[in-house]
Amino acid sequence: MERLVNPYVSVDCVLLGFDGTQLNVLIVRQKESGNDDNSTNNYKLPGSLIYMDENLDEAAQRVLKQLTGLVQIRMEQFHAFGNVKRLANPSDMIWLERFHHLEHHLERIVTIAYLSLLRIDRKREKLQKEYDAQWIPISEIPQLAFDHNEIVDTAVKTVERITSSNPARIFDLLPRKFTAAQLHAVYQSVTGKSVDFRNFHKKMQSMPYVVQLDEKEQGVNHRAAHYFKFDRKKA
Amino acid sequence: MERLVNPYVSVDCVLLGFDGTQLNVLIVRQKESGNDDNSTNNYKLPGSLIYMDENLDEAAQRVLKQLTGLVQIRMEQFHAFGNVKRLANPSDMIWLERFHHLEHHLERIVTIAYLSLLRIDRKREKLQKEYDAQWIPISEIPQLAFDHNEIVDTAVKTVERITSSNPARIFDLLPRKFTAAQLHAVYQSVTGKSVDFRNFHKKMQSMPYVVQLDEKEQGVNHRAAHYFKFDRKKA
DNA sequence: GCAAAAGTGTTAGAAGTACACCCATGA
DNA sequence: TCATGGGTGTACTTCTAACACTTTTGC
Repeated sequence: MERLVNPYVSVDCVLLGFDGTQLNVLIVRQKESGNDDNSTNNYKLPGSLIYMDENLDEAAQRVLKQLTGLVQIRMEQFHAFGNVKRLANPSDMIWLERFHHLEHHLERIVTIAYLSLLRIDRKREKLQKEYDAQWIPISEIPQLAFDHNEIVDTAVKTVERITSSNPARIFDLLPRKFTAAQLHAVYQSVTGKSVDFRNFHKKMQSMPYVVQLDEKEQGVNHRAAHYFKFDRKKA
Repeated sequence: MERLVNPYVSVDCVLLGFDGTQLNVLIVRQKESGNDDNSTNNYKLPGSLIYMDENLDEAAQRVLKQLTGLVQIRMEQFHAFGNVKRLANPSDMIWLERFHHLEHHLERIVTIAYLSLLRIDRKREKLQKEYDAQWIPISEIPQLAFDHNEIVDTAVKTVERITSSNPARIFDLLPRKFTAAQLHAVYQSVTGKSVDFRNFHKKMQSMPYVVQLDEKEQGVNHRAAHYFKFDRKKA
């Protein structure tokens, strides 16, 4: 039995990761359902209309899985976007109606936007090949469909709020093992402030949940950096 | 010409004020449209379905004005509530359909919740008489319609987030002139932490935007407290 | 040996915390 | 004169900020 689509409410997912220099966001191609052509060439956030019998959080997980294959990603709702004009671009409207095989015209959609902080890891090729999805540095984001550029902007501001109220969330953006320089870089990038590295290093060492590993970087043409890990149990 | 109602999206307004001891929330009676009887006796937050041609922020302002007469209240969106079961109570559904003169059945409503911090002032009687609206201490809130108890709980948690990221917002909750003890009380109430009064007083005096007035309390049977005001320009 | 990034310590000032007594007022 | 809440100072600790040189590694 086919599930009924709610034609007034959608979810959109902003996935942010850190590439060593800056925040990146995951975007997908605006493809049409049922065929694989690139009839439209725009990028958008992974998002879609919800089903009538589906909670918002569930919808966000489902949509993310359908459009990127990613599962078990912790996301939290951060803002609703409901401007009447957010569907002003007629080609976005047409795309939506085709994508969802809708017969009647869409009128107005309020979207609930979700945010996740996560590490950019080896799934890159799979995302690219199987889902036409890619990580883009936030400084290089092209024009996106709907009001998705605005949604990304709001998400980036929200990162600062989240990490300042809960500093441990910063480690969501880093690989399992990371160097002091990487943590320093992500910290500065997220807060937008520059911090003296020596003071930062000292503070790091006073944090019981940042533990130094024996392992070091390999094959770098300078002194190898120690790796650290985040011990969530000690946070 | 009548405006078209969007039967899938609503806004709800959580107005929080401080009564000297704790946070209070403004609730209204669940009355039916078109007559003044008290056929239902439940309380709810001021909220309603949005119109098709209306932005979310505008809808929140309109609904608040209609249900409480309050205008020019700064509100900000803080969370969307969209659980499928949030309309599980049949009498809430029936009330909604009657209130909006809807002929078809409502299926599912996502509500965007708005929050305002403001002072509880002299409008009490007007709210009570003309709108059947009243301020209730959050420790004494009765069972509300829909999922409005959950919405209030989330709002109260959001106050801490807002005031910790922008401490000046605390003054929104206080009257124009206030005593050090009042500021101390609201601070403790919002943060949930107790703070030594002497240290608090010292910190207060180091804040350029808290200015002491010549005026003092009158007619109290103890030493009269100074009044202070908040100077937003110096914040 | 040189280029490149890693790693480390001290000091001064600011901010936060703990703590107890006297003051002004009306009844 | 007493009950009630208002108002203040000091010492200690912790955090923050400013600042420059030596170490390791690969080429």
